[in-house]
Amino acid sequence: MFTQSEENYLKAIFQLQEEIEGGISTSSLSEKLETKAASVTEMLKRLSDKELVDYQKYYGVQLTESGRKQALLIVRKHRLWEYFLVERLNFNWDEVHEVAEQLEHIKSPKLVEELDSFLGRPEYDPHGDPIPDKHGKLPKSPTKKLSQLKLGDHGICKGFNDNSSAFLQFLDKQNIGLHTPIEVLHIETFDESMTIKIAQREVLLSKTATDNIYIDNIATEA
Amino acid sequence: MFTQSEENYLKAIFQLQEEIEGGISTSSLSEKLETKAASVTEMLKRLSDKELVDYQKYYGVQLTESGRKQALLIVRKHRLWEYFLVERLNFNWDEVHEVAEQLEHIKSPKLVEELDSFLGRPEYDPHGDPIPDKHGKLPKSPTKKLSQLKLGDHGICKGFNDNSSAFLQFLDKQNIGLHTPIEVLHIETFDESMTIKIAQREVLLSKTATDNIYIDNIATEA
DNA sequence: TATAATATTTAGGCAAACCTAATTATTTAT
DNA sequence: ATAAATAATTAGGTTTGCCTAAATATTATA
Ligand SMILES: [Mn+2]
Ligand SMILES: [Mn+2]
Ligand SMILES: [Mn+2]
Ligand SMILES: [Mn+2]
Repeated sequence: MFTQSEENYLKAIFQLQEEIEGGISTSSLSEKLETKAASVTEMLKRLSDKELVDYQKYYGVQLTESGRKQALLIVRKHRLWEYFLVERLNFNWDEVHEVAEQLEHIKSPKLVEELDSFLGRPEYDPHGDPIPDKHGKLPKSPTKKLSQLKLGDHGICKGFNDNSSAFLQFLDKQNIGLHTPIEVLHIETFDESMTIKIAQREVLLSKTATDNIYIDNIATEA
Repeated sequence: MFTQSEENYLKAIFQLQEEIEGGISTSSLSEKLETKAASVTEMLKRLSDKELVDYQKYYGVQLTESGRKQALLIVRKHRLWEYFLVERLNFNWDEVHEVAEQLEHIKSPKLVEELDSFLGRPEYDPHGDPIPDKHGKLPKSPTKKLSQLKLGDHGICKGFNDNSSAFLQFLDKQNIGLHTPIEVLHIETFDESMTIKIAQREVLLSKTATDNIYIDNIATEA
């Protein structure tokens, strides 16, 4: 059994590994977990002793098979609870993260299994992020960003890179949500901002915004 | 905001105060929380500094108004989660305690309110224990023990003093549950054991058992 | 009432998880 | 290649929450 802190580190390492390949630096963990670098170094030594990570001083850290398995379980719990909060308890998608951050540490294999079954074994959380199954297998998720689409392309929003409350509330305001169909109406050349059609309305999005939106079911205009 | 450990102490003091009047002793807390007396003394000093308890060295401890309010919230969360686990997630009543022991520490006022509403604002948990409402008000619960009934009395099981897995499984085996109607068929004079009628079957219960079963809707035979 | 038994507190330690400041290793720039 | 800048680690502290052993207060008993 692991402490909450150990679990938070494992999850953070896992998430950084999804973005960056190679060893994860002390400073990136320090930033993600909002702790000082010295605290990270200390914890990495502990995780290394428990064989959850491969850690080489000065050269970063990577999950072992055992560490990855554990990280996937925490991600699974986090996302199942988020789904529960939104779909059953009337939470908005921008209010679930904090609470799921606590609930993900509840230890009870039966609880995870029964919750999953109660929810109908969902594949994606309220932010479109894939929920690992019992064996740690992740359903596939879209890799194309809105910023990569061409003029006239159609598609459907399937995920977001930034799950901050601020970004999610911005999306709410623009009527952009999971499964929202969109069409690229115009691309500004000098700053790559895009004009998008969403449910009859035209919306202007910055490159920063379009970089954080994942699109699937892409169809190019005939 | 309080630590998990502080919350566990507050709840333990609250529960001992329900049973015993007057100051709660260090040793009774030590036993209930399975920690050493020295650790209890230390924590009582901390809780006293935070004005959650009135503590007088050598003469026990009592909750302040603020401490009682906090304890009631933890009890509320514990019992709501137990209800959720049994009524929605197919847990048996003897498997919920451990998990609720963890879930009761999740901090989110919205979660408590929405969970309560989702569950239909239940008044009693799966063991018949009363669930405090939002304001800390407890619905009334039966005070008569089965051991206090007379020959020929009828009644309905409404709660249990011992929520241990062992006792609950014993009750399952005897087909005794919440809301089960019973009738006193015989009382043995020398050891106060009772023969009870439960759904056509006759069951013999020791004084230890009948002392741990609460009965309501008592009707004396005409 | 003095003494023995019991309960409680104090003293001193330890591990987890954080911190700041100082040191050392690595990387970048001249 | 050396020096400067940056990143990471080590050293030394702190708080929480637990422990054992020793000291002290309370309660029971003779
Ligand atoms: Mn967390
Ligand atoms: Mn999410
Ligand atoms: Mn608890
Ligand atoms: Mn209960």
